[in-house]
Amino acid sequence: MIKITFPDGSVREYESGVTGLQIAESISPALAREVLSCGVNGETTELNRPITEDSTLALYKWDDAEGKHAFWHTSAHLMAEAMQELWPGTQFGIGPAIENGFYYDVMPPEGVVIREEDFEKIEKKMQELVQRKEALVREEISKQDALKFFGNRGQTYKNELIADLEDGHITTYTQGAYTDLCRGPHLMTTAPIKAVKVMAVSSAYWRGDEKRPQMTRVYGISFPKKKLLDEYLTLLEEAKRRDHRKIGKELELFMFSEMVGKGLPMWMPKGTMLRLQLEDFLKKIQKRYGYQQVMTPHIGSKNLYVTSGHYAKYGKDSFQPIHTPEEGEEYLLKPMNCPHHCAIYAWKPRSYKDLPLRLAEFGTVYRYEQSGELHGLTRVRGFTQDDAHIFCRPDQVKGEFMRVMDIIMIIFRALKFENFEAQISLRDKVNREKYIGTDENWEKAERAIVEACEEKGLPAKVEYGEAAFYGPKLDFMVKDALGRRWQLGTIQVDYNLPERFQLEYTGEDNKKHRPVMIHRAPFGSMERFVAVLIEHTAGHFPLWLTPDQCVLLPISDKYNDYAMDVKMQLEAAGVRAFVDDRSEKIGRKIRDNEMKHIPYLLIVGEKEAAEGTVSVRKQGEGDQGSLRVAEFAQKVNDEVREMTEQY
RNA sequence: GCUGUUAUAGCUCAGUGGUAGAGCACUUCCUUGGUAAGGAAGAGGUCACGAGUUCAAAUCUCGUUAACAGCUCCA
Repeated sequence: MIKITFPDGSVREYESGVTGLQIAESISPALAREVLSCGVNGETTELNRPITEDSTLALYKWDDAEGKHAFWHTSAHLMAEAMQELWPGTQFGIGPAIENGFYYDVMPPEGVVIREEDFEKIEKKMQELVQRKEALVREEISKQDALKFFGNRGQTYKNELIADLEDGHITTYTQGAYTDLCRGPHLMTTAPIKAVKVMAVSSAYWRGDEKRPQMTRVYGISFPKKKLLDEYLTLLEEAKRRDHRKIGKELELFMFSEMVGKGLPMWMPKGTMLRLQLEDFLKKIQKRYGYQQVMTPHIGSKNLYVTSGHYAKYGKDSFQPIHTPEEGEEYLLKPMNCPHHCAIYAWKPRSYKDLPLRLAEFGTVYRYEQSGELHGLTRVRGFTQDDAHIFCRPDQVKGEFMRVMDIIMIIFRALKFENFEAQISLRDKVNREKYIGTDENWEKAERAIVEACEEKGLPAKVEYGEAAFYGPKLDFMVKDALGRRWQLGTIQVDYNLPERFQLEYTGEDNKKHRPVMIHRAPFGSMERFVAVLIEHTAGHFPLWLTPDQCVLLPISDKYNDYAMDVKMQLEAAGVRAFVDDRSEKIGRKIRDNEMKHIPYLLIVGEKEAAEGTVSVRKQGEGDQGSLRVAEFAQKVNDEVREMTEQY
């Protein structure tokens, strides 16, 4: 008999050799039907593997990440089996489960190109294969036999993978006529795979190396119930509706022009309004936290970046230097604001009493991103960072760090970004040669970040080896409508630039010391932040941010003058309004303006003009009755104040 | 940057080797003045750009540019 410990701590006894499935059956038939994989002593494995010693056991269902993983991994094999039948001679690379579904990298036989038209064919074949209820058979195999087996089948990519594996740890899984090199774990049979959808096809380098051949990557997703697939597809539709590129066009927030150049966004009047509101909000907070605003030019001499070290590291892959009529005179578009701020710091001798010195700038920078990387407002070639650099003593790092975290949390709270993730990036545990600065300083800074997060109660994931070469950092990520993760706020400690620019301050001891520099950007960049904000709110911005807080609709041309008059009164009271004076049916105007996500619609006609009122209709809430113009302005201002002043 | 897909009216998109299409938007007139689509007429396109094949190219081929998806990358 062996003892099995469950996640809740309870212990049961079973015969040695019992399987996860049998244990599930012993608990309840319903559980046995739903369970997909199990974790034995923390290792995820199949349900039909005999357990022969005292173990802990977790049973995973669809709702568990481990259960989904096994489900999708098996689905990947199923898709491979289908492709093998459809296109004999297909070579297979790797086929893992991913966050949403799975993919398989394949090399179709000569002359075959897998296209979108083939998706249905693959899905049909997969469904057909599922009907056979094939079991997945696990087999341990020697390296030599594995090489021979896959070699005979012309699977050169598989053999390349095997070559890197250690003999004695090689397993294959077979269902029907399809055998794959795989570590597992899998479902016991393909039968639970009730709904499949081939989502996309694209190309990917073999093993992610751009010098290796390009494979065809086929993406799919599968579910244990048809209904779940439908729900997932609906979710994707919804995500498409929220896409910031679509909403940005509809609401006339920003644009691109082929003539201006790719990756160079232009903010239109309404987008600019939105952005300025965000900037003002942050400026107010920064003022409270002791920041000083500065402004610096968009270019800097090449020498500035040679000094900072950026030229040597990134010069070749950046916008190239700007030349002047003067021989040998070169300037670079600034890829970041730090060197300029270092120059401000270095302008005069600094005392320890001056620190921390916090210099803030909404600085527009230009980076030559690879053309394939450009994406709406989230990845562009010219963007504005809500940048600031804090020059401080080493012992002030932790306190400054916590103050920056405060600012970031204020912003995320004000905009209701609740689903963010924080990541602490530290040095690689072993390889430390690439990092600049003394061990002592690094340790102090790394400890400061970890402690700051603990003290603020911020759950942060620690990643080793992700630190920049010049210092550790803390990043905040938010997901967009399609679940892609974007980095927004960032705080980075830097030992490199103070060194390179020979920055100094005079300490209490009357000796020269080197300050530490903290880079930070709570929004990250205005462009990316607005993009994520658009997707987060689906274009329904909070009242204080929205470009048009209200629209005035005259019910006929006769009242255009009154509408203009009201607009002026509102603007004077600090309420952003515009007049929609196209003479058309009022119902259509209302529909159009509601689709533009305008919080308040104000209807004016004979009655309103006589009384000096407006008929108020609130987005999503309907008729609010009539209010005097001053009352309405008051109401909007109160609402805005309530939303912003608490921060 | 690489691979693939796409590019037709302001927007969303049909279309085919033989004179360029729809819906919405726009303009004018009529109708109605009050909460999601009244009627009529009209304007609007070198079919991304450049070459080639052809009697004939928006359509086929190649190149360029841009967008989209994925990969690689991101100070």
